[in-house]
Amino acid sequence: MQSPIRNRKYATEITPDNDGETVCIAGWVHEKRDLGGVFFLIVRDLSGFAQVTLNRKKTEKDLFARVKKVPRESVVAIEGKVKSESKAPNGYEIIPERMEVLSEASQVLPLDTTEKVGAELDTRLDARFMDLRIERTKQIFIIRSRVLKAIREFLDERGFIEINTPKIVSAATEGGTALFPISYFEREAFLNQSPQLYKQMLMASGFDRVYEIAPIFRAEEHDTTKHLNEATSVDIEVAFVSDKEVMAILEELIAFVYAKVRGYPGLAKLNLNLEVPKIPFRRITYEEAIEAVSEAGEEIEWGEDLGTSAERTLGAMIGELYFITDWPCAIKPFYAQPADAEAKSKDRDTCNAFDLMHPRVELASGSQRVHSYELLKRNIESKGLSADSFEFYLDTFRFGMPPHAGWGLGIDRLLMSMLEIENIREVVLFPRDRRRLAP
RNA sequence: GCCCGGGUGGUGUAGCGGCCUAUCAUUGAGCCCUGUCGAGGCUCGGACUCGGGUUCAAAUCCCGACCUGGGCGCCA
Repeated sequence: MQSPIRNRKYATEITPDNDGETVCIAGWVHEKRDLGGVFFLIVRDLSGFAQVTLNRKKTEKDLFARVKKVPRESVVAIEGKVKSESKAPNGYEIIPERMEVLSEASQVLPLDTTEKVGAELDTRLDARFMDLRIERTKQIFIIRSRVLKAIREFLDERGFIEINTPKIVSAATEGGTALFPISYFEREAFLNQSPQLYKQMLMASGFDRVYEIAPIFRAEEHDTTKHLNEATSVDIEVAFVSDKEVMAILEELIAFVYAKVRGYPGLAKLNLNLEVPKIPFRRITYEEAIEAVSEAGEEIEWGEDLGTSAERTLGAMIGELYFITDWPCAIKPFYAQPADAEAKSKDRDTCNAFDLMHPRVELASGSQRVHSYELLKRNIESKGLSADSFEFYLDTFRFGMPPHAGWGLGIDRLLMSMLEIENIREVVLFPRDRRRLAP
């Protein structure tokens, strides 16, 4: 055929009603079943599978021989007649007239795309391009795309402006996590750990509501199923509101995303009963959280951060998405707004910060922000950081900065928790961790 | 970074001092078979991570390196 992919049809676009029509399909050779007199070639494309049937007596000899020997996972284009056939998988089969091998696959394959024999995650990630040909893996990333679309749809409808902030930054860090140094510049430069400072600076622009969906970089030497050195976060920042309003946006967004994913037919491939969480989510204070964990036998002092096992204990007790609020200032960043004197319980220094928790993993954290220049400067210094290196950030607070609040949500974690996937690497195309820089 | 597991054909595994010329499945090559959809049957090919040590004897025990799974810390 002169143009092997002329009028290409997807496998699921063809139905028994097309009986007698000539069609062209293109895709990968998924399986071959040789029964002697009859030969089945299963071609896989984005939509699904099509069965190509050859009869030794009826099919032209050369074509029969070529189809028989095309290696699995080769890319082929096949032109033939649709035949309605109740014995065929989709109710139809294709009687081929021509086959073009567009790319012949080498043998043997690094993975089994028919899923007869499983493969470990590490093996799958080494051959990710082929792993993505497996139905389940493919659906995870289609769902990921839909999640991202849903987030944009939700935020766009609410008047948010999508922004892009720099990923190459100077020394200033929010503290906590370590940064990746970059050697190109003639002074210190790093990959950004989050868009935090930049999205806050934009609050002084009058944009009022901004969001960014972008990579974040953490140079942590952690080695777990829920950490990566490069992750994707959705960050929002909203002017003239407090933590309460952005918490409401967050829970509505989560419910919206779940609802969108729930309606997606490909979800069936993941064998999952996805329920849209009810809003509002439960809210417990930090104080209630440490009390509950302590009662369960794991003593936590006020002011200590919640460790992995504490998170799990809480998750098991609550069993659904929940917020932890009113954190001690000491374990939240300098930009978290301290609670008003009258709102404080027992004279403890708490701030208007919150974490959104899934029973298995922390998903998001946010807060009302400090918008007073003097307080922010004091906070930075009291955390042992240098106000000088934050000048570019602090300056924006001197010329008219509205009160504001925001949060950052880990997309990868949202996806893994929603889809009940154990390892975060499964929901990232090419995950980056301590050991993996390729592919 | 710390603490526990584990590295056996392409893939997933069994074996854990001599019975290993290493099991099984799948894949690959070939043959038989006209309705498969995890097709079936037969034949063949293909592996003990690397280096050192213990022992008459090492896939098997010990040490080191590398890779890897999990837990913790830290974090989103």
